[in-house]
Amino acid sequence: MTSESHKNTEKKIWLPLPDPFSFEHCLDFLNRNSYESLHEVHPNKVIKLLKLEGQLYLTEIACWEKMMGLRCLNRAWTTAAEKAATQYVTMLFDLDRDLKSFYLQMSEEPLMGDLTRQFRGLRMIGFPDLFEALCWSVIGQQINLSFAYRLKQRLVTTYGSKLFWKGKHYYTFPDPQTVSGISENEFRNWQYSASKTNYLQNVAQQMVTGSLNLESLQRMPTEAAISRLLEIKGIGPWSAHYVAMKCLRRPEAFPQQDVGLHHAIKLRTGASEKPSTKQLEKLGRKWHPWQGYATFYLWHTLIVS
DNA sequence: CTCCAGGTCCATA
DNA sequence: TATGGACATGGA
Repeated sequence: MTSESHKNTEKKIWLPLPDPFSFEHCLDFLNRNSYESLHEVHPNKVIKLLKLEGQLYLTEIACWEKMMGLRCLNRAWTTAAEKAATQYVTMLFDLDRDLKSFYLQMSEEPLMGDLTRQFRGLRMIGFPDLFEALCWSVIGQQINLSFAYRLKQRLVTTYGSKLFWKGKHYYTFPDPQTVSGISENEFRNWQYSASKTNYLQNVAQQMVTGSLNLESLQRMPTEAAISRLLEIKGIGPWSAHYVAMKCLRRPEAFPQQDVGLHHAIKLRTGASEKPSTKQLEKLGRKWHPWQGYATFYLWHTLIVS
């Protein structure tokens, strides 16, 4: 019996990898900031706490040849959890995407051609959880990324679900119900601005009531989904496109206002100024329908070099 | 010290 | 419809 349960705990979930796929490039992206509180990156694997079917699964994600393997460290997979975990990592690593037409379209593009070769197999790392995506877009507004990660860290380590494993705590992003109960004072003590506090409470509230949910957004065409997101106080054009890119996984979403994108373009072109709105619009038209993927690849240049 | 970070809202004209 | 200021904090 003990050997049987041990065997269950060791059972791996196997997923076929798309071609091309580079786990290494994906790990580089996941490892971009040392204040990240929602996963831990190792040389050949990433460890992440998942809440599936109401239970915590500390999951080790690794790749062999053409397969991705998921091992749960603290319990045995149930059938339902196995399915949910598969969906989760499929979204996280954008495994369903066929990148052939992206690479074909960009291969001769001055700004992108080299990147499609240098980062070949890099997938857009997504947010399977809509609430997390919205919160992160609000937190990231206007402030530098290191500070944004620290703001997130306080929220996550205080209110996320947690699991202690081999001397360390692992966390999930808190759910909307929990965040909607956090007082304004507490946010302020954590150095959240008054507006970020309001926006987060508002987003949490709308998720709790169900007026905002991933399923209905996923059913909408990209333009309609972005319009719906823009109705939310605190979600402007940048955030709406960011969420459409990283959570709804629309490759044509384009956070044109993103200063990181501007910086990356400036560095690559050697220009003395950041690109103008007109230049960005022109690039957007040229990259269509892969603006989001192009943006993601350009972001990647900022962490690798 | 000043300027700017993976922006957005609100007041004012 | 367009533009300017406020926002919290930290790094360059």
